[in-house]
Amino acid sequence: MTDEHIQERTDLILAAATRMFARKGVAVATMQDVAAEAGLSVGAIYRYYPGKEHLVRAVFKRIKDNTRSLFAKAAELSDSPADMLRNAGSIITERFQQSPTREETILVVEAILADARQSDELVAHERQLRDAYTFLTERFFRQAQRNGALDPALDSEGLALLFVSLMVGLHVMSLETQDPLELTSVITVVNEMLLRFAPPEGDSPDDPHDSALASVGRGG
Amino acid sequence: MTDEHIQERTDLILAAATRMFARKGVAVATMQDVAAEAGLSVGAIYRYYPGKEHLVRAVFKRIKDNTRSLFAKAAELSDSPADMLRNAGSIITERFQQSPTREETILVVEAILADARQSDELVAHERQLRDAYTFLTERFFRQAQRNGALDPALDSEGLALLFVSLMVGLHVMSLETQDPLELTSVITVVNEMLLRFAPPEGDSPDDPHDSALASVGRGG
Amino acid sequence: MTDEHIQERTDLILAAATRMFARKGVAVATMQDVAAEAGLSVGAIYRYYPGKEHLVRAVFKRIKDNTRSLFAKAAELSDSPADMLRNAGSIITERFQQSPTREETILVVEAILADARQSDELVAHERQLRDAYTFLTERFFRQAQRNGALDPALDSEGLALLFVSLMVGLHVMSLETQDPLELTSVITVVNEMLLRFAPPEGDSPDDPHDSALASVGRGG
Amino acid sequence: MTDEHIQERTDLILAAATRMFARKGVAVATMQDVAAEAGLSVGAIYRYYPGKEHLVRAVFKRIKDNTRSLFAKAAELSDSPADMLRNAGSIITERFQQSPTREETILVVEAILADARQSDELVAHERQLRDAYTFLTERFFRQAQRNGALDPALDSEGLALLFVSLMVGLHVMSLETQDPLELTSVITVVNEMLLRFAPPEGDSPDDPHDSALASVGRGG
DNA sequence: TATGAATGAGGCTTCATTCAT
DNA sequence: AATGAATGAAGCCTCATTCAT
Repeated sequence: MTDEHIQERTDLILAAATRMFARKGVAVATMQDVAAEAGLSVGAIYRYYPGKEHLVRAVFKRIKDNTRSLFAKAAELSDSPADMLRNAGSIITERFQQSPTREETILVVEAILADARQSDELVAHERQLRDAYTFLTERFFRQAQRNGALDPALDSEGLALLFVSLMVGLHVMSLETQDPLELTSVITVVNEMLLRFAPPEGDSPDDPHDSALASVGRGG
Repeated sequence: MTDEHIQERTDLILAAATRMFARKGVAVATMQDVAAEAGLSVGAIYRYYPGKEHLVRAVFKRIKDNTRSLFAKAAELSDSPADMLRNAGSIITERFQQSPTREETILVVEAILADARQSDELVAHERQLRDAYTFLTERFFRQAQRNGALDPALDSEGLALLFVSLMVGLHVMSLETQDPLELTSVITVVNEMLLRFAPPEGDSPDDPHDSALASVGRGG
Repeated sequence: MTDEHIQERTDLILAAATRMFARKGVAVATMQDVAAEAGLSVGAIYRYYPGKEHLVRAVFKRIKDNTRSLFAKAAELSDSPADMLRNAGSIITERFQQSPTREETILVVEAILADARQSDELVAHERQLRDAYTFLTERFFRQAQRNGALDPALDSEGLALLFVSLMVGLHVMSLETQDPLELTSVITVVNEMLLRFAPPEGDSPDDPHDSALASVGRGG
Repeated sequence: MTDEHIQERTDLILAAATRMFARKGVAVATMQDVAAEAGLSVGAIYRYYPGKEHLVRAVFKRIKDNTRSLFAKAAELSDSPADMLRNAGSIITERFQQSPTREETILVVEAILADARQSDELVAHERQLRDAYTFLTERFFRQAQRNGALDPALDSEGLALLFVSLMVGLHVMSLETQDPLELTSVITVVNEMLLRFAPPEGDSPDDPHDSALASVGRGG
């Protein structure tokens, strides 16, 4: 009973906390709120988490892990940057439509805010975004360059930043946008843009196009 | 003199509140914090704002107005989408480098969060982002299309969303990135991308480029 | 078997409670503490004691009984006030050296405190000290006077109070003093003092003065 | 206003806290209790003391200082050990009759208890008793030996311990005894005991024994 | 019998707000 | 107009007690 029960309770509480933190904000949501949302008493939560701070950290750790694994899956499934964008896009559009992940999206943005503030806050300061998004994206782009799916002359770091910024922007925008189609259309545009910068398959890259992207990272 | 004094005090308090809200978060920052930051007593603040809620609204209203006027200026100064991007980019890079605007950037994201939450919060729920960014961007793109600076076949709404998403993403990323050069390089890439989709000036559009962008808005 | 088991459990719990109450204080020690110390679960304790209050009363009752019987034994073994002091002294010095009784000493003082407070407290209000110490001491002194071991002119009540005060003081001091020799030396002094006030047994005490007090500090 | 007002509030709160801590015990008395006793709101107390712990320490610091100064005064006023005992005795008898000091007496015993416990407690662990009583007593006895008021052969340390034990015992007993006369009688006995151990002033004390102890119980 | 998870009242502490000076 | 001391509701957390297993 013990181990299984703990897992069960932990999941219940974590899910309730995620909902409440997303709904009201970490600072505003009370332990009472979380308890009520979980259908438990306040005291019960303290059996599993020694304090609000610990609960907050657990919630964000789970979100980071989830986000990371989602992006890892997107990278795995992708053969090319265009693929990657499409997969990441569909992840994002799915994320904000279903309940458990829409809340996570909100909290990802709250984590970014916490990182941006000087003052120590409950929400962990581990450069969550950077950690969860950029790392994987960079790695993927380097792979794509090795695979020949992307022009090796490109600065993978700069391109990754562009990508991540767009992903983050779409994430954030998704908080305001109720219509997933809008996002899909954006993704389509960028997708087509990317196709232009794929190395010409077969013929020589005398095409002037890639020169444009080759300048990525050379700075302003 | 009364009027002048009120303006002076209001500015002082609003600036202090912006700093504290950005530094600690709206929910965590106390009236005591704001008063101390402003060099006033708590009581003094209540002479100008009847409560924390009002102060918060005033802060966010000012941020929205500032953001809106900045983007309006960027649109005014721009002749083409590429120009617009460049101007908007330099605004963003400037924003997070100087003190009064870096705090505003943080609060813009906090406003987005507040919008994303169901629950009524202190921070106003007026679709701030949409209001401040998208509207102007769309208008600008429509103008660009009328001016011939942008292919009229493009879905200005979709392109605006792409733009705004990228802007927001860069904004948010700027909270985590200390190095402005990184952002500049991103902007350069996108800039060059955009150039490809400008209508051929003079010659016939046999160029395959615009076909890509023409598909923008046609959806996935 | 039931009866035997109950006795066994009761002893276990009472001993654990005594340790925890002494270590942390009655108000601060929790039922959880007591249960852990006893190697039982909280629920188990409630099978034998209907609440913390009852447990506290039981602990103090046992302490009073123990203290009373110890002093009774000291009185029984004693032939004279000097003897009585010596016996009581050795009891005290033993008490604070061994574990089960050192804790009792601490709780005797806590019981005195509870008595001294107006407010109703968990700890019983039965003038524990008076009951456990003074009564027996007075009785003993009266016996000593009847036996001719003590000057009948003395006010046995006043002398008993002196004695008990000294005993209590030594008790309390023993809580702060780790060195039992110190207490032994004190007892020696008082012992010699007392000898002076014993009725002259036939012969004259030629020069009793300095020899008595000179032994102070020379140890036992 | 500031300095005077702070002193006034501090005194008010400290007095109320002393009363409540004495009445209910430090652990049981609530900040609400203290506030109500002081005629203030809970929040007001936190303007002067950052937490219960600080308040407790302040209360005990004051008690230690008061106790120390009282005993210092007793030592100053005394010419001989007998004098010292008389003065200390009258201090004790006065202390438990009047309100502000009776509470202090209770808390002195609570401080001793806190010292006796292994676990860290709110009440300071500075060997209060030792610090406040023994030190001064020893010093006084050494002075008395230098002045010729006390036999220099005596171990001042041992005698001081005897004294302090008796003082503490009387203190503690005073918590249970409502009748100050009882204590006075005890003091008289010990006083006469002490006279016997003063260095013979010129002539021999022919039969000092019974006269001394006979006075026991005759009252002060 | 024993366990220990769950409950919830109550304590410490914070902070938005008020108001006498 | 400004101050900042005071208020008290509300949040986090603890722990005596209950009860299903």
